[in-house]
Amino acid sequence: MSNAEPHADDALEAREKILATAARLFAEQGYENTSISQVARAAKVSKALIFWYFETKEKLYRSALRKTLEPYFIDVDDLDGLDESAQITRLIELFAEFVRENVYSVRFFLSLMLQGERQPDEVIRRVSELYGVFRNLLADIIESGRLRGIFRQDCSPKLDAALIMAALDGVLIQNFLSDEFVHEPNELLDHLKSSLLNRLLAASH
Amino acid sequence: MSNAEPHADDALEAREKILATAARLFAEQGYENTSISQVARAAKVSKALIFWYFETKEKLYRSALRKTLEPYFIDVDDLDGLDESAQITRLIELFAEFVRENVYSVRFFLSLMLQGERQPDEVIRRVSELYGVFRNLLADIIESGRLRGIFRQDCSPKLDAALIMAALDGVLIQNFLSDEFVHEPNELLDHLKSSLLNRLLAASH
DNA sequence: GTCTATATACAGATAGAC
DNA sequence: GTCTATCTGTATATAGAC
Repeated sequence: MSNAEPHADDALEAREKILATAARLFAEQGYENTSISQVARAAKVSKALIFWYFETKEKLYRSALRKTLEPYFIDVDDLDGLDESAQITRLIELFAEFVRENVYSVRFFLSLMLQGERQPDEVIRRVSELYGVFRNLLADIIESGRLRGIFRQDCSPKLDAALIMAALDGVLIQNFLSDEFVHEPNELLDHLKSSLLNRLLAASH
Repeated sequence: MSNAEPHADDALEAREKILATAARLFAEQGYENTSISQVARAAKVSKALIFWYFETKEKLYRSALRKTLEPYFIDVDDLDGLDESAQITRLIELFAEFVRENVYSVRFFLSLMLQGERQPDEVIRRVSELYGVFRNLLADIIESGRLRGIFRQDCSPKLDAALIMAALDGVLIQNFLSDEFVHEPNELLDHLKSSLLNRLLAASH
């Protein structure tokens, strides 16, 4: 009876399995469209067990969101040794890559934040924070490039960073939407990189 | 009995009142979070009457979406007499204005399209179509400006139009999100206009 | 056309055996 | 810890009176 099966999913404790299943279903279908019964069926446990571990649907939801956020971070170490304009290119690529690797949950959090009006949620704060870090990093790089004379003197680090982020958002969101929006996903992203970078570089002499 | 009251809401036929109420509630709360009972209460009719007119909740929903889309169009006549760069500025302003005037429903449709996977809905198609018209108009203007030597010869009308749209989306979406994202809503929009226009204008001599 | 009353289904949540 | 059985509320939808 006390044999632990090292096989695939069975090796997960029931609690973990519930959590993983719930995270997936909530992200795919939203809170209202996902019932405890459905989670129970998919995780192959009884409804009662879910309530045993998580007490209410709301608490299960929060725990699942927290789990989903775990892989959310930016690894920014590999910017060393690059000049400012290469750093910006790299950051844009990192961002795009991150979104590509987390399509489902990013899409989910985005629609969460759009509905808004909700809880001043820890989750929302966490995502905002990450976004802010990214934008500030970008602004710092632009400022540094401006001081070193690589970028035009009349650029505005904070605004330019915000604009790049906005354009990036726009491009990536288009990939989420109906296919009719997308011309060539990567073509537009490349255009964004070169176009906005050139704008910064354009010498004023 | 056949007296028609010309007063405010009472003048609306029950059917219209149900439709208007439902459109508002669906847009504010989403489909799952809006019950027929709630619509009935808000529209001051009985649940049964709603089923009398619309048969199912699903059909009520579709009718309500169609009604919400009615004011969705762009009035593009006032571009006459402007040169290409002024036309672009004007178009950007029109787009921003449109979004500002339809915050609730735009936000709603956006989160609808994000959840995706749904019906290959007429609604989605309609919105995509409008968006496409806008982008193509922008591309045509850029092309025309390029031919007339106002814009740089090496610009790419379709890509530049797509980039402007993406940036515009990004900026406007930030206004939907948690306040922490917003620096100065209009400041960023202005920066977008001047920055991307300058990029097109930048002479190559 | 509009209502009240009711049928039916399924949601979240609990009790209690094992 | 995990289950079956059950409670309770509320949702969509229908029947039938007026």
